[in-house]
Amino acid sequence: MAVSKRVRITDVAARAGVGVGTVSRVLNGSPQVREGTRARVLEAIEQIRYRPSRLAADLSRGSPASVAIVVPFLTRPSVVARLAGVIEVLDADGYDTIVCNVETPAQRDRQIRMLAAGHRAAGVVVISLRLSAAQFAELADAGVHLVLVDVQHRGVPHIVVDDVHGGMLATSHLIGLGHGRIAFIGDTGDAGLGFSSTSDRLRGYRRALAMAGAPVDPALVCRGPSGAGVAADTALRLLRLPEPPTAIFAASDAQAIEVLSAAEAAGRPVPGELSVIGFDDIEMAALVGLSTVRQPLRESGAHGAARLCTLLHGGSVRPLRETLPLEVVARRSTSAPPRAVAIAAVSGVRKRAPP
Amino acid sequence: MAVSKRVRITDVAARAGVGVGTVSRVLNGSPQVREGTRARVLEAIEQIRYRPSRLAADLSRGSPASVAIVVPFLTRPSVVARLAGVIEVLDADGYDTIVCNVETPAQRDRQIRMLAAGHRAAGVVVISLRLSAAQFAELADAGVHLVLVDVQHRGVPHIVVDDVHGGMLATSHLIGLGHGRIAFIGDTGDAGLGFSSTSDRLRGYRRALAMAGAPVDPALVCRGPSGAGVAADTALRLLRLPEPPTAIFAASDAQAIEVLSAAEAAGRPVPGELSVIGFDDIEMAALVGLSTVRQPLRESGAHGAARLCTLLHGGSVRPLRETLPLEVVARRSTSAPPRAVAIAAVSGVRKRAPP
DNA sequence: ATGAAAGCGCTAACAG
DNA sequence: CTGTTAGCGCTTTCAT
Repeated sequence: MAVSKRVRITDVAARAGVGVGTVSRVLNGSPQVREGTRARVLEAIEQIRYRPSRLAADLSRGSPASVAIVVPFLTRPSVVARLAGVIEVLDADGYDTIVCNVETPAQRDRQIRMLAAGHRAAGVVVISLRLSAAQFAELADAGVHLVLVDVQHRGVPHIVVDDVHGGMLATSHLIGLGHGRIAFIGDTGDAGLGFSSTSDRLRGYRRALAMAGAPVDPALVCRGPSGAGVAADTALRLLRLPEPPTAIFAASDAQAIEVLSAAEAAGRPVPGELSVIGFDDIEMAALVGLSTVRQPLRESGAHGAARLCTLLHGGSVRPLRETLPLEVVARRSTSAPPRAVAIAAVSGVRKRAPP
Repeated sequence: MAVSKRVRITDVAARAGVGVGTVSRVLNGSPQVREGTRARVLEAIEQIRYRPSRLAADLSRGSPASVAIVVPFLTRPSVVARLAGVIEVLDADGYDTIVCNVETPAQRDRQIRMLAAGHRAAGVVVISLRLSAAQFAELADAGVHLVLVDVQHRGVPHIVVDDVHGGMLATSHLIGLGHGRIAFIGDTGDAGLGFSSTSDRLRGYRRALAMAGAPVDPALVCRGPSGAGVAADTALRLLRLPEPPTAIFAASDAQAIEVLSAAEAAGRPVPGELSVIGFDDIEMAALVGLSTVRQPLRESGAHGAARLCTLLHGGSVRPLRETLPLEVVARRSTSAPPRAVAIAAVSGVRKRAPP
């Protein structure tokens, strides 16, 4: 038996003895259909097992009922969390979510170009990716609505957090615990995609230290590539310093967890001898008891999607910028520094390692 | 200035002085177009900035150039890895990927029904989700191609690993290291979605123990709900036993990492006093030095997608089942057991804790 | 090689 | 309230 031909709306109309217009109305829940007629149509639909073609409906309406979401490095926990938030609200609103993964500038450009070509997605939410003015223009005159998450651009709705403030929060938490030698470990910003959160968090770190009247030891500020294992190596190096840090602020939970692992491998109990704080609060952070600066990951995606829906429904969103709150979540990886060191740090003694 | 009206293929035809048919041909790379004509068309396209409508093309062709991928618990690292693999090859082949997240049986059913309704996706890849016979039928006569990843069903192409064998691999690794008291920690299978890998891995654990002539201590086999923190609690409880295990095989890396964390919190050095092995080899495993049974996550998705593409292109895939290889990756979390215990275990001495 | 015309299946404007 | 009709923008025979 061959694949049965697709049942069309005209078939339903015929079966129910009405016009296609009426069928279309009941399909779209129009209130102006007599109850009896509606019932007849519904019955016909049921009988001949009719399933409307999303494709045809979209073309007819002139706009697809799907939105694209462009994300960098899909597998990163923080990115997935945002993605999940986006999908959840879009799905609830009846939109299909097309996900576009991007790992290089070239890929990003290709995706944006395709989306701007039009009639693929009614809107797009871009996560953590910086676009060029040309790309914004391209998207705009292609008529696709846009919302940014974790990046900003004037004139475009965006959801962000204050990374500088977050950096201060993390550092202050450590300072408040009594730490004097606090290191920073972060990546350098990825492959042409120009992420800036690490720099901002570092800025917050410096600012918090400055406000506390503590000097920033350049030797304790480490930024390296974003590959796997580099944060751990950096931590190990730091731990071998003549006067090692008593606490480390890692720019992301992923890196913080590497630090945790490195500390264990080096036999430095956490938080006994070393306190560690991360940033993001990915699921794994709770599982390993990592203290961190929590940012509403899933929510950022959900809010972004919600705003896009508003736009898609013809509404407008103001103000353009929405800033989500940050908070430090103290778990098992941070505590007061070892007593001796704490005193030494406070009294300013032992500027250099003893001979 | 209003949004400029969409440039259609007829506009290009007019501008180039040819028929729409010809334009369509150059658009689709048909060889039967004179070089000169093609150039003229291309130029016209460029000049009036024409962008073909994917929507219209799809409707005309009768099938959407997108495929849906249905995943359970999107945020789980192992799932994302597979997803990334799927997206990568689908994207390379020109398909849009619609991702559908599912966390309850009801959601799963709804998604499948929508996809079967048709004209949304030309094919679907289902990950780790068990479908009913009715659903398979529904999908089949809706004409959507289907490929399964990490689940199987007769008559449908699927990519799997041998979880029982994997369980044996993990357990044997521990046995080979000299461990006698090996515990198993796993979840009970999730909320009606009926995952079975944990049960299979447990079966492998029992089998390996049996083959080694070692008894299975029921007190060391722990299965609980899949919430966060339960694996850690279980590990803590195990560690407090009068005769605690010297090694733990966790059914997944996520749970293994919880165990690692619990061990550290309990002051039991790993692998000094406790060896831990997981399953999956998610990215985080390498970062924390977790020994594990590696399964090709990303590849499973990639292969599944590749097979779907073959199907979509009119090809056929045989055999239906593709089994991916498993291998244990020994890292820092496993080693020989503490000497005393190893001897005690082997000699059968010390059945109970000393008074 | 290329133009003309007939759909793809549905929505929406327009009469009744 | 409901039937009719004209597209939505492209692919694809079928002639030429």
